[in-house]
Amino acid sequence: MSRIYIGDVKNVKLDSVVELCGWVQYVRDFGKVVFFVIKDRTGIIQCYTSTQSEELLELVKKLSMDDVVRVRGTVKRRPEDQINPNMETGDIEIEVENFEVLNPCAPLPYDVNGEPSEFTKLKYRYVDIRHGELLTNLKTRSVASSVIRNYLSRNGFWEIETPYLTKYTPGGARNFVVPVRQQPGYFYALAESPQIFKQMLMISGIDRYFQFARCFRDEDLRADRQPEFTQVDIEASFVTEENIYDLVEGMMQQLFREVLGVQVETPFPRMTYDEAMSLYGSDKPDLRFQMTINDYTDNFSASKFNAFRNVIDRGGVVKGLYWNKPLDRSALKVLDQASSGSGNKFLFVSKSVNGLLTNGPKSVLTEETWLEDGTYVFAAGDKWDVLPFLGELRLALGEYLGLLDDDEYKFVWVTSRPMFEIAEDGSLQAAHHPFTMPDITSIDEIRKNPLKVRARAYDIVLNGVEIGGGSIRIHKADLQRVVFEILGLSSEQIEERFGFFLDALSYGAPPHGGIALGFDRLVMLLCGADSLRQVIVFPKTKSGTCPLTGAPARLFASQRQELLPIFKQVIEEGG
RNA sequence: GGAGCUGUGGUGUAGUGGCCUAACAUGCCUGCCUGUCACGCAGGAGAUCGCGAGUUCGACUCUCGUCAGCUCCGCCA
Repeated sequence: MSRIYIGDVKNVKLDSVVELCGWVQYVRDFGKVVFFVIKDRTGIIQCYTSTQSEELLELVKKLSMDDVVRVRGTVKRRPEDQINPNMETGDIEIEVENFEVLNPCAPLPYDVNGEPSEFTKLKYRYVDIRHGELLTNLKTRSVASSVIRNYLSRNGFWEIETPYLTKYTPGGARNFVVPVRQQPGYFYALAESPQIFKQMLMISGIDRYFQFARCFRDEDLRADRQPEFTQVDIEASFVTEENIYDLVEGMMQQLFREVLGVQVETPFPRMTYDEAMSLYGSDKPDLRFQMTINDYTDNFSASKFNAFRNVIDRGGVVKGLYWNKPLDRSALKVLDQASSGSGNKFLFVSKSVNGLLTNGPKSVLTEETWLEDGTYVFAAGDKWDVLPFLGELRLALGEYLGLLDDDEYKFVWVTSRPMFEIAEDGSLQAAHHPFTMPDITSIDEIRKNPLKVRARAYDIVLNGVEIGGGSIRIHKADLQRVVFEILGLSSEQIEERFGFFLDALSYGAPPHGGIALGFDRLVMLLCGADSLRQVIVFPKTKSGTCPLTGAPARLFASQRQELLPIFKQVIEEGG
C-alpha cells in the first residue's frame, strides 16, 4: 500500500486502510479523544485517535498546526449525528493506526485565519500558498498553460525559446541591464519582449512559433504590473489579421471552456480605435454594459448655460452619458469620487417628475427642454480630454449601477490605431511598436503624413482589460528603414541599433504577423483575482523587492572585485 | 518624479497631549475535558507603539524628516 491523495479518500471503500501525507490543520484535544484535520493540495480530512492506544494518544496531543505528517489509518463512516456538512469529506474520518511526524512546524508567523498585511504574506509566501486561494489560482494557471500549449501545438505551432540575455532596445520600456564580466563596459539587456527574435524565427522559415516568454521591464509597478511577467508570444508567416483573429478566438473558446466551463461566443466583435474612444472613452472598452458616450454639442450650442456654450464657441465639444432612470445624490457622490484628482469637471443632471437634481445651475438647466427623464452626466472641453474622462465616469457609473457582472466575459478586438503619436517633446513615437505594418499602399503616403497613417495592429480586450496585442509586421527593409527615419533615427543610429535586423529583412523575410497575450492578466481574469500578485507565484512588491528572499541585494566583496573593472569603464565613458 | 492612505506584543486591530504600568482577539506556554469541527474552560508569558529629530513640564498621541507597504498619476512602444 502506498500513499494516496486526501481528495481520493472519498473514492476508497469504507474500512480499508489508507496512507496519507500532509499538513496538520487543526488539533482538537478532548483529553481521551483527539481529532486532527490534515490537508494536502487535494483536500482535507479529519483523523481521530482515542484510548485504544494510549501511546498514540499522547503523541497526537503534541501535534500543532502545519506539522508535516504521514498518517496510516482506517476509513470510517462518522456517526450519523457527527456528520459535518460543511466539509467535503464530512461524512467520513480516519481512525489512526499509526502516524509519523515527518517534520514539526514552528508556530506560524501569522494568523492564517486572519488577514495579515500583504507584505507579511509575501515574506512567508509558502505559508500563504499552502493556506490560501493561491493554491487554486496556481492550479488554474497550470491548466491554462497546458490548454494553450495543446491548442497551439495542434495548430502546427512550434514552441521555441529565445534568449533573455540580449541587446538593449532603445525606445519603449526601460531595460534591466546585466554587466558582462568578460567585456568591461558592455552589458546585456534582459529582453523586454521576444519581438526581434520572433521575427527572426519567421525569417528562418519556422512559419509558426509560440513561446511562454518571460518579459522584463524596469518601470514603476502597479497592481497589474510586475517587473517580470509572462507573455504567450505567437507569430506566424503568410498570415493576415483574419488568421490571427481566428486563431486567438479559438484559443479563448477552448480556454474558457476547459478552465471555467464557459461557452464564449465567436467571432468576437471588432471596433476601430476611433470608435472605441468616441463611444466608450477608452482604447480598452468594457462591453459588459452598453452605456455609450453621446454627443450633446448641438443641444448646448445655443444654451443659456454659459460654461458649456463658451466651450463650444471656442471649438470644444459637449459629450455625455445617459441612464434612463433618475439617480440620487449617492450616484453624484460616486462620480465626484471618480473624477477627483483628474482636473476635469462634470455636470450631473437627474430629471424626474419631481424636477431636477443637479450639481449645476438648476434654473438655467430647467430651460433645457430637450432633456428627458433619467440621468445625464455631461463634460465639455477638448474632445481628447472629454472622452477619456467620460470613459472613467462610465466605468464608475457602471459599477455603481451594478452593471459589471463578474461571470460575464465580453471580448472585443480594437483595431486601426494610429501608427504614430506625438510624444511630450513633440517628436513622433510608435503607437504600437516600430515593426508594425502601416496600412498604406505606397511608402510616399507614410512619408507625407505619418500622423494620418493607421497601423495594422490589434488589441484583444476582455471586460475592459487589455489581454493582448499584436500586429502584421513590416517585412521589407526599405519600409522598415523609413519608419525608423520618421521616428527620428539617423542612418548611423539605424545601422548601429537595427543594422542586423534590416539585413535579416533583406535576406528572404516572409510576410508575417502575430500577437502577444498577457498570460498573467489572462489568468487573473480566469481566477477572478484583482491583482497580479494573486496569480504569480513569487511576486515582487511595488518597489521591486522580494520580501521572501530579500532581493535585490548588495554585492559580496568578491563580486565587487570582479565587477569593478566594468563600472570603472562605465565611469570613464562619462555621462 | 508627484499625490494619498497605512505603520502599536508573533499576527490582526483598539486607543489618547497626562487616564498607558498600553487594551481586545488570535497565536504561544501550563493544566482540565471521550465526538469536536476555527471545540470549550482556567491560568501564564509576550510591545523601548517603524526609525530620527523637534515642539512641550510631559509625545504612542502634535510637527518635520526618513524608511517600508499599498492605491493612483507620470511612466510601462
